[in-house]
Parts: sequence; structure tokens; C-alpha cells
Amino acid sequence: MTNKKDLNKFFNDFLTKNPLFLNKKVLQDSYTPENIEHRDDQINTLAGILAPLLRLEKPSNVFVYGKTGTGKTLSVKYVTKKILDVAKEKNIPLKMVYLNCKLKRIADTEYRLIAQIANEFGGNIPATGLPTDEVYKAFMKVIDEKSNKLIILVLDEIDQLVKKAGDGMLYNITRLNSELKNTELSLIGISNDLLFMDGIDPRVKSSLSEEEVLFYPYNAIQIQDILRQRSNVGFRKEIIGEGVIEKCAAFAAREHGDARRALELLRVAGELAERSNKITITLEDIDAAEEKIECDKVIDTIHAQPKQFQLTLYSLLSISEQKKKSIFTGDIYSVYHDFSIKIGSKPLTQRRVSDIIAELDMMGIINARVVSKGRYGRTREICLSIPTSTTNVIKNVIKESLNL
DNA sequence: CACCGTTCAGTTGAACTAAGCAACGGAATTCGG
DNA sequence: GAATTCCGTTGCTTAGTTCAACTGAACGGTGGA
Repeated sequence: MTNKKDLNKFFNDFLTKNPLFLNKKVLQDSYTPENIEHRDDQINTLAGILAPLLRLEKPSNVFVYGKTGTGKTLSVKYVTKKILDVAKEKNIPLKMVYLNCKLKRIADTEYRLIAQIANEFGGNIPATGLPTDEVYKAFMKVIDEKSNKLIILVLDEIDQLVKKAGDGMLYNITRLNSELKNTELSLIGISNDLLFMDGIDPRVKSSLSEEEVLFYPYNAIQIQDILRQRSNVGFRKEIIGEGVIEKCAAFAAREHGDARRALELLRVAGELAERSNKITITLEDIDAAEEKIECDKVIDTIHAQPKQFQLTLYSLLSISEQKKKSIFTGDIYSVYHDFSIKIGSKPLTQRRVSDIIAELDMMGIINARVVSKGRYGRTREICLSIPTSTTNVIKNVIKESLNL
């Protein structure tokens, strides 16, 4: 495709040929399907808990557990949306706020969380500079003024927030209700961590999880159902090759039944097949998709991270190229230090780099384990948990974003 | 050989600091009469 | 003289630093069999 003619031909071909996708949205994870498979119990329970809202009564706070991709967020959004619809019809003053506490710089501290909610209601709270209790006051003022009688507050990945900010803030939030005059606030906490509630202040615990809903992982058969349902809408008929759905499901079931992953796998496989002008999706496309997703995921998270973070990862990747064996913190730090000086920025201390490595571990980019090597000290033993084929791509991405 | 104190290379927690930001209040400036 | 703008001060959050305590098993020495 070096000259115009070729490019014209390419675009024309692209338009004339039958697309594999009918409706790609269906396969994206922002999509909320009309019926959610294999989650009837949980949805009914949730609906039962929230139903009093329609009688202007405050429902119990709910705590939703389950691993990633088990449909927690989806089900909660589904139920709340339905209830909002009904409320709107009946003119019930109900409002829902959904916040993902994991999002950096949006809702990952107590201050930012409250500020964010207040801003959702039309408040105007700056990103920094105010004392936290001042923010609470401003928040309550905004909420009470807007005189929405009932509010559902959904806090997704609440475990991440508490890990960072401590459980004192949960207490503050649960106490909000008694401070609010015109408004009833009910909480839905969503957590990926099944053990999250252990080690939380018992007062908070009893107040936050008046009701609990547990989402079990899907098994392979259920994931297959979900994939079929969505692919019927998302793809043209007869596109999906033999065993493709099964393979996607198997991949996902291996990872604790993560349906989101299965769907993503299928979608990306479709995109890859389309790009290489195939008319069906084959098993190879799944493998390629698996790799691509892994790579993209890492690249996305990297882009959102600060410079020094990227540099740390870059150093890590550089080392791992040279020696396959496990890597230790000290190695990374010295390489990182050199790089940092070379590009003319002040290196972070080892303390911070140690934390960054822990973060990388959390993100699943690396696999780190604290080991004691006898009297040769104690360190993290690190190995990459991404395929070596993608490390080069990632290195280039970092290079680019750092102007190396 | 079994046992035990030493030792290393980080890990981890807590206190602290610098950079940004907003609000406050007083000083300086502007404005209309 | 009142209203408005400007500017320094204070107090906040947050990312990162400094300090220091803590860790846990291999090493190497000891003593007993």
C-alpha cells in the first residue's frame, strides 16, 4: 500500500466485503445485554434488596463479592438501571452514582472519592487544597440541596480504595447517612477480593454488609452460553469456526471463570480475522488474540503511569532480555538508576522503586515474590508474567513515550 | 551430623518534605460622585 | 468612601523521601555422637 491507488482499492475492498461483525458493541464490556445468563439468583436477590427504594424507603446496604469477570458490575448496573427506569416512570426522586475506585486520580483516595461524587451532583470541588472534612461538608450541602430523596452509591473495586486509604474512610461513608437531612444514601460495595471484609472494623462491617451477594465464577459451559448468546448478535452467522467458542471458554475458565476475558478474546480474534481478510474465525486467531490482549493491556496501563514508573519497567525488561533467570530488586534498581541519569531525570529512591515493583506485581505484569536468600539477604525474586514476544513491543512503546 | 547465632540485602511502616492548590484577609488600586 | 483586584499567608492533599526497625534462611562455627 505505497501509492494512492492501492489505498483507494484497499478502502473500497474494505467497504464492499462482508464484515464479520454485525454489531461489535455487543462484544465490548461496556455493553449491558438485555438478559444476563446464569445470574438470575444474584439479580433477583439484588432486586429484592433494592426494591424498597420504589416505596421511598432506604434499602439495606449491599456488599457484592466475586472474582473479576463474574458479572458483578454488569448485574449491579443492570438492576440499578431497571430500577431507575421504573423510578423515572413513577416520578420517584432516585439517583444513582457509579464510581470505580480503582481509577487513578479520580476516585482512589477518600478526598477524591467524595469530591467526585459531589461533582457528579453538580458541585464544584477542586482537585486539591481543601481539608477532607470541608469536602464532606461541601458534599452534603450539594446533596441536600439537590434534594434527591434517594441515592444509590455504587463503589466498584472498593477493596482497592480501602487498601490505599484505610478503613477509617469506610466508617465516614457509612456514617454519612445520619448526617444527611433530606437524603437517604444506600451503598453498594463491589469487591474482587473475597477476603476483603476480614480485618475491617466490625462496626463498618455490619453497617456496610447488611446484605451480601456472592458471585460464583462461571464454569466453562456457562461461559460458552454467554459467548453464544453474544456472538449470535455480534457476528454474522457461520463466521465462527469449529471449536472456537469452546476454546475461548476454556481459556477463560482456566482463569477463574472470567467471562469478560472470554468475550474480549472472541472480539479481538474477530478483529484480527477481519484485518487479515479471513471469512471465518479460527482457532489460530484465538491464540493471536490472547497474545494481543495481553500486550495491549500492558501498554494501556503503562501509558497511564508516570515517567519513573515506565523507566522502572523498561529497566526490568532490559535485564530480562539478558538473563532468563529470576531478577532481583537490586539489579533493577542499579539499571534503573543509570537509565534515569542518562535521560537526565532525578532517580527515585530505592524505597519508591520497591513500591513500584510491588505495583507491577499487582498489575500482573510481573510475578514477584519476597524471598530470603539466607545471609545473602532478602529481596524480591521477579520474573515476567508476560510472553517474551511482547516485551519488545512494550519496550518500544516506553521508548517512544519517554523520547529515548 | 544437628543445632544455633550471625549476617546480608532488601522489605516495610511511619514520619516527614516539597509541590500544588484554594480560601482567606488585608493592602493597593480603581471608580464614581 | 466603596468596590475590586492583587498578593501574601495559611492550611490542605499527595507523591515521594528519609529513617529505622524488621526479616528469614544460608553460612559457618560449635559441640555431641
